[in-house]
Amino acid sequence: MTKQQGDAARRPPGMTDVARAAGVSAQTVSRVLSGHPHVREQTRADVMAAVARLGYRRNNAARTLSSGRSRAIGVVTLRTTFYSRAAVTSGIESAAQAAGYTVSTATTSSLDTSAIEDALSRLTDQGVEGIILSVPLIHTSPRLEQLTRATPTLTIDGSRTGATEVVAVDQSLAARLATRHLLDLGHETVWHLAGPEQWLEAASRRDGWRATLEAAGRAVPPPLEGDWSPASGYRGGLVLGRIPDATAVFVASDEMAFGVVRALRESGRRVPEDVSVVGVDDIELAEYCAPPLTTVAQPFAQMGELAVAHLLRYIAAPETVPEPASVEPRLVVRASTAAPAAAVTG
Amino acid sequence: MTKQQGDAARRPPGMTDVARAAGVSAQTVSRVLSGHPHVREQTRADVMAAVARLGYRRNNAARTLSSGRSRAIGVVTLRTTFYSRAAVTSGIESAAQAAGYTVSTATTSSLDTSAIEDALSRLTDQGVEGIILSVPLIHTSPRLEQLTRATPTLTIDGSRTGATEVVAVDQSLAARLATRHLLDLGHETVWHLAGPEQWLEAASRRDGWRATLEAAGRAVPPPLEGDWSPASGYRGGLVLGRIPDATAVFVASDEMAFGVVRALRESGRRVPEDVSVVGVDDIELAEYCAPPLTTVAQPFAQMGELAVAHLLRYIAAPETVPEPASVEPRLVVRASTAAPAAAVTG
DNA sequence: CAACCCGTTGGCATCGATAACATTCTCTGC
DNA sequence: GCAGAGAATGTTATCGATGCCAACGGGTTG
Repeated sequence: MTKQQGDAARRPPGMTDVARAAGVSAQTVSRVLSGHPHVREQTRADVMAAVARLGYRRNNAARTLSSGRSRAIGVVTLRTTFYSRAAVTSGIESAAQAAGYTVSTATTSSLDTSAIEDALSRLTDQGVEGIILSVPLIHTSPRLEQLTRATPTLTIDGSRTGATEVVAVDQSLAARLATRHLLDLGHETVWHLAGPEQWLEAASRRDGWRATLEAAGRAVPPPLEGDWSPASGYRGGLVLGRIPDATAVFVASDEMAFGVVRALRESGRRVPEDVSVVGVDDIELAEYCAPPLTTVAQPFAQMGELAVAHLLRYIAAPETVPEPASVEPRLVVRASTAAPAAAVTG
Repeated sequence: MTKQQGDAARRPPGMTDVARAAGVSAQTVSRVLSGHPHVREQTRADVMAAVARLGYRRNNAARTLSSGRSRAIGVVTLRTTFYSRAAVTSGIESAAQAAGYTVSTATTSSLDTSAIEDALSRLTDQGVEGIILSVPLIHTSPRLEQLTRATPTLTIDGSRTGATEVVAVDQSLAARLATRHLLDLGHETVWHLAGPEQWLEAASRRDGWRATLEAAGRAVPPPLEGDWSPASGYRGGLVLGRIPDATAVFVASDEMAFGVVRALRESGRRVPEDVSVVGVDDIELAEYCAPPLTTVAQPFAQMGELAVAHLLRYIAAPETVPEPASVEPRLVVRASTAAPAAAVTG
């Protein structure tokens, strides 16, 4: 910054300008603006008037520097267009905003630990007060540990990484709900199209599915694996279409389920008459699949809000390790599931 | 900040600490860190070593305050889970990141001018260098004009608001592509399920559709209106299902198109044999609709990148009003469209 | 009547870095 | 061997707001 005094026109007014205009000290202006109690009503009014007249706005950088608080939180996410990401993010944004915090985003396009570390470090360098890691991390690393030590960080649906994992949907329950539903309908067993192994959610769902089958004493078919895309669901569906025994499938995401359904029909198997399909997420389109998709709804927005609430508490008391919280998924039964053709109903 | 000298342990190292450790002045440290040319190789190495040893990170707030540059841009979006929003945002984020900029998000849940103004002002208060307004604004306002005067702002797909609208998909072309495709297949005319009127995109598509029909000398059926949700598409589809003449529909979004398709089928009309349907967006699931949806793809990510490129140029030269750019949509033909049953083909 | 309390307000140092300016050093070329 | 260009580095003022402390004035209290 230069001491450009000649052409003073273009510099936005500072607190001193306001102070001068209101006939008080800069300190008082600061008090008024931060709602400090001990300020005479008249003074406050004068200051506010001056503020309005000059169109003054507090300089955030200066505030942050001086007070040591940035009033900003950061979010690390994967750069995808998944419904879940959008929904969680929107929950985070609305909660943060309501709490007077600003949200900065750092995205990564890969799941590499180093890529995630970079994103994290971009945020800490920016001086955010806390970070929500909304990435399906599995591995931790020294650098990551170090970064999360410096800034309160919590993880949504990743595994414990030293960054305390705090908010998560009980994925195992989600899988259980889906699998049980199919078994209850009378299916002998349930096949599974899982998500990519590196994703903790995918792993939890797979485990929950397997556990449910085992608990019921059913055979556990080998799980197939997709990459969350509808295309991968389609490929999985083509395989399932060749397996006559497969009358029920639990698909790890709605998007893949769309692909599965299409593949099954192209393979000459009707849904739900020949094969029942359950997805996970309850994306808006699930109800408009043909047939409407039975699925397990996840309270994404709520997760985002919960994460922010936890994070703010964590920021306020960094020594307190936040308690993990988990939100419950909910089964939504639609038309893609039914009793198997040959089953004895009731 | 207090002069807490007793327990110096917990304060992160500053530039002075690094300078001392490296045996140079703070200024030199600054030069090294910002890649200034005139620094001896040895000195640079010493500084870097000290930086590494102390685990030093530059304080962003101080940097911003002192240099007057925040290296951050802001994005205003609607708090939705639409695919388009996610896709545009992800384009913005990746481009901004590549350019060394940070992204701050301010979302609004309503289209009120005042809600948008608030979001905008949250960003300017934060000191971002530029703003991308990715909101379907139609009206402008004095406050908005003022805010956009202070910070370089450009609009994606909103209407001109004083904030120069710069990057947009040629929606009218999108509509023309879809409508022409249906006419070319031999349909007598094309019906239209539009988006909400306040959305500029919706209006442009409607206009493009109408213009195409008029240019071809066809009757222009009254347009129906939805709210982008699949549910509203479903409602529109139920109406269309009752109209025997309706053999072709241009739906303003893929999500609504899913609803339309389902409603049509429930009304006993086959797609595409009885009714052809075209959507817009080319969401990932479009290919897995039953039948796969013909649609007009929009280059969302590219829009985001283009917007950032324009914005950065605008920031660099604020007096230059950025030239509007528009990106082209592309027709993707799938199975939801076909020649009308009775039509004489070829 | 002094000691004291409390609501208000101003003075001053400070946060951590950068810009402009000053200074020292190091080579050239004549 | 010395002037002078230009590289390398240090000094100082500032960016805009906040925190701590002191000061002021009127009302209590012992």
